[in-house]
Amino acid sequence: MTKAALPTRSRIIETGTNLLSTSGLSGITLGTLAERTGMSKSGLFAHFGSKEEVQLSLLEHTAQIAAEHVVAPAMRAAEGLPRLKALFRNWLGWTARAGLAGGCPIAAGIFELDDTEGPVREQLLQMEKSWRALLAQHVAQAVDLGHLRRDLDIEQFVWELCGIYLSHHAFLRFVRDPRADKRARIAFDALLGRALPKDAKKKKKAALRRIR
Amino acid sequence: MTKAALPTRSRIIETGTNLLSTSGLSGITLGTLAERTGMSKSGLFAHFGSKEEVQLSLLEHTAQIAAEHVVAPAMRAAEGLPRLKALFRNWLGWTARAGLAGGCPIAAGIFELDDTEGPVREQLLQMEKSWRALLAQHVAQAVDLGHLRRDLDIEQFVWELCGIYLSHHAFLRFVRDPRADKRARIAFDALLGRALPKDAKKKKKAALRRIR
DNA sequence: GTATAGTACGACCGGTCGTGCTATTCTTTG
DNA sequence: CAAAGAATAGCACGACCGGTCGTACTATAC
Repeated sequence: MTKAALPTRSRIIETGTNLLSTSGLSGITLGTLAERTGMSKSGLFAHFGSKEEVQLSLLEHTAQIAAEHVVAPAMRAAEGLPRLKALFRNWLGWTARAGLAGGCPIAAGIFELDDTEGPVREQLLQMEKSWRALLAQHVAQAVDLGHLRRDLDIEQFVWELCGIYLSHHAFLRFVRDPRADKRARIAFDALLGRALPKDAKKKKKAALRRIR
Repeated sequence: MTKAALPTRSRIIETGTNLLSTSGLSGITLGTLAERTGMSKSGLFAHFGSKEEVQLSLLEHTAQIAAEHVVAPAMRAAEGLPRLKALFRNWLGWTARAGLAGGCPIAAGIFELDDTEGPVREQLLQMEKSWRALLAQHVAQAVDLGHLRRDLDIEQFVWELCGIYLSHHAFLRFVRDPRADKRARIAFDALLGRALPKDAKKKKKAALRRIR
C-alpha cells in the first residue's frame, strides 16, 4: 500500500514548501527538490505524475499549514471582533511561525501567476477566494454580534485588509523594514475605526476625553 | 559609434519590458527574448554583457516609462492634493496605459525577489524606495498647502497607499475582478478622509447636511 | 515459496539555459 | 572602390530542465 510511501512523500512536500516560500513557484525544479530531499530525481518523480502535480501538492500543503498556524489558534479567541483581531494578528508574518524560511507562497503566487493560465493558477485562485471568504465570514459574524456597524461593506473591509497584508509583506520581506508590524497595526486600527458602530465610537471618544 | 546600435538595443528592451510584465524577472530568458525580437541569441547577447545586465536594463526602462505614464501627466494637475490624487489615479493600472501586456514588474519583483540577494534586488529596492519618496514628497506638499492635516503621519499615509495599490493589482490582474477600481477608489477616499484637516471635514459634513 | 506491488535508483532522452569564440554581413569612411 | 569597424549570426560548451527507461530491493499476499 501507500502506507510506507506517505512519510517520504510528506518529507518531500515539507522540503518543497520551504523551497516554494523562498523561491516561488518558478523556483521549484525536480532537480533541486530531489537534491534537498536527499533522493534521486526519478525516485522523487515516482511520487507525483508530473511537475505540475508537485506544484499543486505544495500549494495544497501550504493552505493546510496556513490553516494550522493562522486560523486554528484564532479560534480560541471569542467570536466576533476578538476572533477577527486574532485572525489578522496571526495572518501577519505567519510563514515564519509555520517554520518556513521565506515569504507567503500565496501572496507571491498571486503576482507570479497573474498572466498565466492552467490548473496551478486555478488552484491558487480558489485558495485566495476561500481565504477571502473565510475573512468575510468572520467579519460578518462581528457585524451580527454588534461589534461592527450594521451597514459595513464587508467585501470592501476584506479588500482593504488584503491591502494591509500585502503592504506588510512587501515591507517586511522585501524592504526589510522592522516598522512593518507597527504600520500594519495602525492601518488595521484605522480600518477598524471606520467599521465600528457609531455608539462604540462615542464611547471611545468619551473614554479618551476622560483620560485628558 | 553606438548610434546605429541604439535602435536595436531599445527595440530589445521594449520587447523585453513587455515580456517582463507578463512573465516576471525569472521569465526573462535570452532565448525567448531573442526570438521575440527576431534576432539570434548571440546577436542579442552582444548588446549586453550578461543576462543580469539585461534584467537591470529592463528594470531601468520600466522605471522610465512609469515616470512617463504616471508621474509626468500628474504634473499638469495643481500642486498639493489635486496632484496627489492625479498621481494615484495614474498609478492604478498604469501598465496597460503604457502599452504593457502584463502587470506591474515592480510589484511582481517585490514578491519575487524578497529572499534573493544581488544587484537586481538592489536596483529594484532602490526603485521602490525612490517611488515611495516621490509619493511622500507630494503628500508633504499637500500638507504644506493646508490640503492635508498638519500632524499627518506621511510615511504611514504612503504605506497604506502602497497597500491599496497592491490589493488593486492583485484583484485586477490575478482575481480579474472588475470592481478593483471601485474598491481602490473607496479605500483611497477613506484614507484621504483621515488625512484631511479638521476644518475641511466640518465643511464636508456641513455640505452633506445641506444636501439632505 | 513464489508472485506482486511499492519504492528508489542511475542512466539517459531531447531541449533550453547562459555564455563564450569565430565568422560573416553591413555601414561608414577615406 | 577599398579598408575599417560595428553589428549580427553561427556554433559549441557545460549545466540543467522535465521526463522515461530498465532495474534492483523490499514487503506483503497468495
